[in-house]
Amino acid sequence: MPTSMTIAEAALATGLTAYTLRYYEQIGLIDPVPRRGGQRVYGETEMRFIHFVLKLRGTGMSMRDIQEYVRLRRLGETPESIRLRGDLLARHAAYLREQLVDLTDTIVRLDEKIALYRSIYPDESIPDPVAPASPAPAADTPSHRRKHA
Amino acid sequence: MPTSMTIAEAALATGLTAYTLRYYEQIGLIDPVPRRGGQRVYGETEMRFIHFVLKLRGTGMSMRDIQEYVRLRRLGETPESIRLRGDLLARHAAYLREQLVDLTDTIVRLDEKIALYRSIYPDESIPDPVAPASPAPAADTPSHRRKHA
DNA sequence: TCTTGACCTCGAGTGCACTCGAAGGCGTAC
DNA sequence: GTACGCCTTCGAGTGCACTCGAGGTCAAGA
Repeated sequence: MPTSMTIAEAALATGLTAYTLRYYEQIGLIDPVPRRGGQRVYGETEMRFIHFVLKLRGTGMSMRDIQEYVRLRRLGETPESIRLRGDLLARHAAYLREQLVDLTDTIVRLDEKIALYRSIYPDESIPDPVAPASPAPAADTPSHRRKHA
Repeated sequence: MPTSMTIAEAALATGLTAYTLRYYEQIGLIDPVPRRGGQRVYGETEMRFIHFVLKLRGTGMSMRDIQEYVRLRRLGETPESIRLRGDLLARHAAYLREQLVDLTDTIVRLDEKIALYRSIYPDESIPDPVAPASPAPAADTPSHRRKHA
């Protein structure tokens, strides 16, 4: 893991594509990445921030709000910027606490339904999250989505 | 809250639009709703199921998987259908347990960052989730999204 | 020097999840 | 009976978040 990556390496490290990394930079979801000879160089600082942004996005913060957060960060450590960034994150944290409740409730309901199904035909079923030691991970574990309510 | 609703009432009750309710029916995200005189009548059964579907969608299950779940349900209580439904829900529940961990971690990191910001300029800030008794809820609490990672 | 490969920008294309408008049907109120 | 309001279907339009291709640049290796 070099401390300084090309866009292809950064893509690999984030799970995004190079296309998407450029796109995120273009729309201001991440800051402009420093160049050397015209090419983007992703350092530790950049990678750390990208991962943070992905954590925000992955937990349902809107692109709009992330853009705003990045914009505020670029303004530097002024009282205004700091305060607004805090507010943005605080609102997201509040949203996540709601999500937490909703998720927990949903898990309970699902488990009930699953138990009901299993009680009707208690045959073999999905092998439960016990690693089946299969070398081929090509199964179709179902897709999930990124957006929240 | 009548036990039998028009599409407009159902929309109100779910927070969706009538457009979206028809769209969901069209793409098989919900079963065809019984009609009377050509018009959809939403009974308790329908409403309960729609709310369940919204819970799945709201916690990040893909439209594709929900469609599959609904399709299986229409097949009736055959062993195959029951088993597959159980698997689908079990996989979603497993996904939610992962989400739970991710969310919790994100909340911790956000709280740290927020505390840092507050420590720099500990002025007034967002009034924390204490209802401000304002009669105008027209403020711009920031948007959140539905998709998960 | 010349080739190769990974990178660059720009603009256009894609798929999804809605969102809406047009044209028409049905049932109650006057 | 006709006006009204809410419903119907169908097809087209919208906005977002990518996704890709074309044409060009740059540095390293044969």
